[in-house]
Amino acid sequence: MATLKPQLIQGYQIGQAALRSGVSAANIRFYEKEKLIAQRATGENRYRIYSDEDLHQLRFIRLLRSLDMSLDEVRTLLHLDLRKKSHCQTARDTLDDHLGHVRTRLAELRGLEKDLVALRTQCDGQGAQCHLIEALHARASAEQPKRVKSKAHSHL
Amino acid sequence: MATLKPQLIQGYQIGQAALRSGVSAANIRFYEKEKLIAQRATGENRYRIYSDEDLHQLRFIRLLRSLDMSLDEVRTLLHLDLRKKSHCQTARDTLDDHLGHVRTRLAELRGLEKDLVALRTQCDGQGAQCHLIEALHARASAEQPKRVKSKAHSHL
DNA sequence: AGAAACCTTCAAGCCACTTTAAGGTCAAGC
DNA sequence: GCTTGACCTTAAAGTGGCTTGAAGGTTTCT
Repeated sequence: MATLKPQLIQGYQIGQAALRSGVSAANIRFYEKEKLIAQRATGENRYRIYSDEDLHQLRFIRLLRSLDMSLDEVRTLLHLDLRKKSHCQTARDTLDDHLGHVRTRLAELRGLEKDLVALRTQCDGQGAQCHLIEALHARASAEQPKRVKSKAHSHL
Repeated sequence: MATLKPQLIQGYQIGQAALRSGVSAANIRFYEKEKLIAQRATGENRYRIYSDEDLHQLRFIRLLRSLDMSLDEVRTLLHLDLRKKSHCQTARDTLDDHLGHVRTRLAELRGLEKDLVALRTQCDGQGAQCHLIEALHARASAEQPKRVKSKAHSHL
């Protein structure tokens, strides 16, 4: 099973497309619904058929998603024409924006790690003193409200 | 407005509790529904009333959430009794698990940043050559499916 | 003919919330 | 007393990016 046998006629059904692109069948249908790929319900039975170009597009999307871009960012990059200079600018901006998101989140997580490590030292597991829980509660008391209202760090 | 005026009688209504704990009113109701805090609908009108202890608990939850713990992890830590040694063990385990999550995500994001920076150099904005989009497509072609089936990196 | 292995659509579930709609309560001012 | 406005209430739907499930149609093999 899962033998990647090629379709004889003209393309791949959704299962083969899934195997070959690394995007699950359900996810492919989802991308279709979200207009990230064209609608592909064709012919007699209503099975979708995908071409090699379609597979490329799916892999392209998967790559951008693996870079943690949002579907909106992906949509933007999908419709770019390589030849237009303005489009190149768009691509650059999208990438820069995204890099900004990633770096913001990185900074947050580095802060978190530091905090967690500090907390962890309150309790080194050698029996005796474990003031971890007290430490957490003490921190909670010390905390000011600060109203962190809008997080806005997208989806990372 | 937003003057933090103290309640005369015996506690805070949800709006004041929100201001003082840093957890929004809607979020407080949500935590109540999720049983992270006790139900507090009391008396004649159905307004909730919160004590200083309640505020502490809300801040405690907010602290744990700001450390990016899941509500399940929060639930676990909320019900711990400081005096029981086994509970201390639970706290330590929870913290260690969570630190693991954070570090995993950190590693992923560091990889991402590296990739994005590499891509970015394909197009340094000085007119001439911007092969960014081509580079992305080339990468997509090179990518193997790999079936990344279960992500399982929780919510970070 | 029946079973396995595909495919289809539509709906709901996940997480941690936020937002919206529609309405009840309360103190102050006219 | 009546309105205004600032609170509060519940229930439901929306967010993102999927996954999972139900209920059924199609194709292929035996």
